[in-house]
Amino acid sequence: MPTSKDVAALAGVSQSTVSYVMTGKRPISEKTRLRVEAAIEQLTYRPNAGARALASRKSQVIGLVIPITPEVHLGSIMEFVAVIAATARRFDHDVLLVTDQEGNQGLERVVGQQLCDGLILMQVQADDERIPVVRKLGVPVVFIGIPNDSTGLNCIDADFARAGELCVEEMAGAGHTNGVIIGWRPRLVGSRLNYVDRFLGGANAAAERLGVSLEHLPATSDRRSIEAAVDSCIAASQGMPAFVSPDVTVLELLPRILHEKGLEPGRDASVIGVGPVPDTMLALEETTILDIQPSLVSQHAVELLLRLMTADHPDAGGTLELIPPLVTHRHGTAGHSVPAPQSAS
Amino acid sequence: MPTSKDVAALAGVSQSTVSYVMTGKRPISEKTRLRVEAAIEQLTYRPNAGARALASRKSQVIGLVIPITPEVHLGSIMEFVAVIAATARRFDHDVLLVTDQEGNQGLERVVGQQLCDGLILMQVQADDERIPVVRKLGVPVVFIGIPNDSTGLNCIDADFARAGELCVEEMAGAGHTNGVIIGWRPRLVGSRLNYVDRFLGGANAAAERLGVSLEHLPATSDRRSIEAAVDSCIAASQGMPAFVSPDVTVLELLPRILHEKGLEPGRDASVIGVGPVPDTMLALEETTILDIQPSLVSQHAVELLLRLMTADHPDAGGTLELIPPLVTHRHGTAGHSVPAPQSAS
DNA sequence: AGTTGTAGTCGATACGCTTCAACGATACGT
DNA sequence: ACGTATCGTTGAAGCGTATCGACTACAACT
Repeated sequence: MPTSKDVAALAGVSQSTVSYVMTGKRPISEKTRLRVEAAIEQLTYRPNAGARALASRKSQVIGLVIPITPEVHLGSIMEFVAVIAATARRFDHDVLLVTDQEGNQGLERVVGQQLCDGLILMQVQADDERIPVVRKLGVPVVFIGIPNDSTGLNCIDADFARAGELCVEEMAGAGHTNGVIIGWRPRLVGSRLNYVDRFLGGANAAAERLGVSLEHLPATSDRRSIEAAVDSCIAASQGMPAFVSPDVTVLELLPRILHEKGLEPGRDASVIGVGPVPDTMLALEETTILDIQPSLVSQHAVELLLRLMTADHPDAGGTLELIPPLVTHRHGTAGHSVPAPQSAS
Repeated sequence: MPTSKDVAALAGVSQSTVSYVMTGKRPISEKTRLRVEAAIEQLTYRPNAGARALASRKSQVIGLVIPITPEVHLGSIMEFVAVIAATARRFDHDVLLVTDQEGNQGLERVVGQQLCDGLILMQVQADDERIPVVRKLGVPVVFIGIPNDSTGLNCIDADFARAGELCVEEMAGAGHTNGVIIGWRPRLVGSRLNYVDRFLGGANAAAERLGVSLEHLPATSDRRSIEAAVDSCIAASQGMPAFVSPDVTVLELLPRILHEKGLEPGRDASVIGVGPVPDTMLALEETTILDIQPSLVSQHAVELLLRLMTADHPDAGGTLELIPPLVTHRHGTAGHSVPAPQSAS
């Protein structure tokens, strides 16, 4: 492996000049810069990461702490991971994977070893145990998820409250007076992963404000109980029911059930899907979709972290960034027939 | 951050002694070792990764190259990623994420910068473009997947050929003369991701050997075409049809369809599921399952890589390791009624 | 003319660790 | 008693980079 010394020799300059060419921290004449760059090219020189980290006290690596709990859908996590890695690269950083099963020790380890200059924590819980540790970690940390007490922390997440609100506004706008939210996993309701609660909170507030009566049913992939819910909603809504669900299976079933009962989604009934949007969901023609935009959340998380990392001042107050959901009307909501994507403000 | 010099001062020894205590590369007396360990504990000393890498020329990091292509189910990839990260930690290594979209440049970069001492490549294709680059990379590399020409390479994967064979053996053993394989994504058949072909190859060979007539249908989540397939199989098999599928949706549908036609899986018919086994699949009581064991593959990949990394000799011939599928009979196959897990030899 | 400033380069040092050669001390064999 | 291994420890020499201070040359002001 060639070193910067080899490059210097070949270019006929000192080693420090090579360094300044690479970092651009001192002015270098056009002439010598070209000579050095040619030498770098010719030797395919790449700066040794360890040496660079040692001397500069920056590793150019961000640590990504991933959850291992079976609570969460692996595919969704992977979407975050992939986008975070790709975004980090765009800013000349790499990503080190840290699994949750190492717990707080893992955080202290990677920071203590100076393996990375900053951390992104996924799947942050309302009363996350990692928070006290993070507070005195000494490197910038970005949370994906919103804990109860986020003062002084840097948090980012999809705006689930706004999503809930939007769902109800969609309903009300289409003339519904009655809606059913169906399909959040019961385990998650009221759990330490508070995004479901944030969603329900937003939905309930909007329902009260707009005079929509809202019912909430836990998840079930059982067709009969879904049908029962449909029936009761039809009865209560005088034949104009509206449904919201994060569950792909439920979303697939609903239009069929409605058709069988002589109702047509987009005319007499509304079906709204919420969540990360896999391909399967895009196939649901009769469903209005609220995309939670995980990739946008990931991207902003990286950008926020990098901003914190380059800030000389130790971070002041903390940050709270909520990414608004992206609404796509696709025949799903009564009264809307144009399948054009449309961003929520 | 305390350094090893601080530890040495506190323990009253030289800095090199601290190093030898950490690495164990020289004998140290019980007495001073305890003193040093106490000092380490007291200062919560952690060796600086960059300095260590620089001096020892080992980063204790393995690079994991993940595919970004939408071809592959993100959840499956994540399972590999999580297990690889966890296994690496068990052997005191960390994992650096490298996305495929950097291409060959990415491989050369992380190795050139000496960010990692070895690589695991996922999603290896039959004629993978990365192979020529890997051959002269200078660090050990383990492939997950089997390219056409694997000479001199270290490959590991689930034994899909054996899985195909086992499926047909299950059928034949249960007295079926007729089977349908249904549900591989058509895009993947004959594609550069050759595991589907390996599976079909094994299945066809076994079918010929055992006198089973085998049909192959591409994936479809459309209920009608599945029903048609069922009908034709019933007709051809004199009322004893057998089915194999990697698709959860298909596997959920099949028992229902069979029941409607008066056939009971486990008695008159057989349903066999193949693939990585998500929770949803475990709920399929009437299905025999061939688990492809992604986590075992991942684990062995890490162990193989670490073995290669510690071997002083540059790796000789290469390795080809196939992980046999794990068969679980669960009322799925006609003639078997005991739901006991059972390993394939 | 002298002073000040700036662009461009170099030499030397520090970063925190591993590792080698070398040393004293202790045990062993004859 | 002597040489000869072995154990336990040390000091010093790197590993490859970033960065600081210093130096030169030359332009731009007084």
